[in-house]
Amino acid sequence: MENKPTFYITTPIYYPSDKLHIGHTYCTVATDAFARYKRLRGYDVMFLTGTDEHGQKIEEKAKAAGITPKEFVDRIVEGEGGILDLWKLMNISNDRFIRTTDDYHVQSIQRIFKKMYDKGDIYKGSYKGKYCTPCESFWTESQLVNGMCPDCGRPVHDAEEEAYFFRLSKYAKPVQELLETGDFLEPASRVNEMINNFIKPGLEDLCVSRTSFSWGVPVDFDPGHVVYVWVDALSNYITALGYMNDRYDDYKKYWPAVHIVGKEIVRFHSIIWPAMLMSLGEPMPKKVYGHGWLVIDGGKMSKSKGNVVDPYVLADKFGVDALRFFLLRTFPFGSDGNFSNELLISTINTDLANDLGNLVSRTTAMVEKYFGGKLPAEREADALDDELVSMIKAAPEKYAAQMDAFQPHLALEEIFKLIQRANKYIDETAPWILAKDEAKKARLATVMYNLLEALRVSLVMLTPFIPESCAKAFDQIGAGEALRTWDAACSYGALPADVEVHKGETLFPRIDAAKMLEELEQAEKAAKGPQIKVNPVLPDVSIDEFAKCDMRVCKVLSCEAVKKSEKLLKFQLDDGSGTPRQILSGIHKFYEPEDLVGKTVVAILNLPPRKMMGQMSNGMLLSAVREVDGKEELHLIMLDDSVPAGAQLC
RNA sequence: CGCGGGGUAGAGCAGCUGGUAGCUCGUCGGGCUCAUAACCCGGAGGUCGUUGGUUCGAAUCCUUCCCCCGCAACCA
Repeated sequence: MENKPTFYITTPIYYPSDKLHIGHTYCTVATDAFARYKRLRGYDVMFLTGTDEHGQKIEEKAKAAGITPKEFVDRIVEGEGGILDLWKLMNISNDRFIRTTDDYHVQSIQRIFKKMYDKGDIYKGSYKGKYCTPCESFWTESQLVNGMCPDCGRPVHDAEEEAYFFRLSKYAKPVQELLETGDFLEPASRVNEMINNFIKPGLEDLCVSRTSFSWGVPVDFDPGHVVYVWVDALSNYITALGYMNDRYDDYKKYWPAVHIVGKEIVRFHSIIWPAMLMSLGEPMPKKVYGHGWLVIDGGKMSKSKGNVVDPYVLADKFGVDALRFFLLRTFPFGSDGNFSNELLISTINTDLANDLGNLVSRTTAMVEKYFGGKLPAEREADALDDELVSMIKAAPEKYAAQMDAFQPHLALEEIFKLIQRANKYIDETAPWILAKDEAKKARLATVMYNLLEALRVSLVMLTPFIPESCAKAFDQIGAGEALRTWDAACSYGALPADVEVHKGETLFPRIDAAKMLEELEQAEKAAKGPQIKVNPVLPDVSIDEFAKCDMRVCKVLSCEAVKKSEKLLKFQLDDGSGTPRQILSGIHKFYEPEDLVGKTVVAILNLPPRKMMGQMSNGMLLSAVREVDGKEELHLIMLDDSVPAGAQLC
């Protein structure tokens, strides 16, 4: 057995509460390209991805769907059109797939938790938060909606529950040192963000167990507690290698890892995760790379905006390789990129169809036309060849430098400089003229050979990005397996002098942009339809409980937007009492203040007064809310103006 | 003053260890005909968000203000 150097790379483990979108695909495809690149370079690669399947949200979603949490995640992970299917479709070459519900992982987590507890880094304390009794849920201040439970809209109260805490504060210093030294966290701009935002204000100990839900890894020495996300999810990177379990035995071999993560979870990976590893006495990850987001029209892609992009649709319309290529070619890996179908089409047409595909096509066509598909061995060099040949020779090194720096878009740029140079070379050498002169056959063969070599080297470098297409193109230009390796890419002239080519199918057909955009729009409509989310009916309340709510008809005397607030409107209402009542309501997204003056609305009056943005609100306006196509729609309840102010609802 | 990122040709971006602006697409004109109406060459188009400053000289350094985006305990 030869002793290859090892390389361990991971994606985040995704949360299967919904179908994955193009953003998850972006991250996984990028990681896949790095993994394939390292294999090409001769590394023994371990590429891990997986799913983070525990937690309250999944427990609730499963309950709403009337199935067990495990059934719920099984459906999303293993089911048709699920996560495993998506990665198979996208040609993801992961070596392992971890699910946090896997037995061995659960076992490891219990041991890891215990180990940190025994060390004194996990201790029992109490978790303070806002508690919604009907929902049995804790919320943080920032999660509340208008001070109410974000799920049911009812009031919450301060509460405590027993919980275990991890002494994150203890590791603040070494973590800061880790961030500040070397290139542990990239891009470098994220380092300041982490230090200024989180470490400088002081790291608080972290709540690592909960009792308010049960879908998680049980704390085996304290029934009722389940391990909260941090220890459970982050540890996947080592449990998947067999850390503290018997399922695998690769930990020593592969750890530490390079973690590719989205920028929103950089914090967990660059602060919490290193601190946990310090507590466990294990080596730090090699690197955390926080890539940017795919945004749409400059804004975030999210379910609530209803603008998520489905990778299945794109892969179906454009092909897997074209999609993979687009994601990594177009956007600088470290920063956000503006996704659009127009850009996708234009990238495919320009780079893949016009430049690469067409180069393969015209080169193989000429070899077939002028030489019957097989090059003669005679050669005749010319000064015109020098620039192209030296570019072919220099390309692998430049490309490798960019790949090693996790800059796939720049690596691809290097490749396309070479491809464009090769297209230009055809113009300069004008093979169609050489072909007319029998005495110039050797010269013509040299031109063809250089083109084939430019292609071959380019294709080797492209393999991590578009493996299927490269395999087809290699076949067309007559490059066998031995000529597809990294070493072969580094040796110009490796292709046999009398190589035989076979012009094949069009690798990347040009896309009719207008037609395709039309199709995409229709596909999107068909896939979506108007989807109205209907929440399940809440548990029964008694008539007495209901009667406690004092709801009355009010007339809007005045209404204005609250300064500095996106959502809040301030109302002065006539509630029939004679004195105006002030109520704040977060509905500015749906109504302009001037449109509401004089309207007849309904408010609940006996809620405890509450301060919002520094102003008192004495009650709450009632609205009808529903979710359509993932977007919230809100209608203020308005009555016929003949209903008098002060009339009570019962 | 919560933190961070960004504002550069019609669009999307690079340049930002200071020396009168580059790339891709689009557009206009030319060339070629091997090729997927593709390829090659050339032109037009920007007072580099705003104010003041440092400097012989600033898109690049410091300052004022404006606008956009993201984050603020788990949506890549």
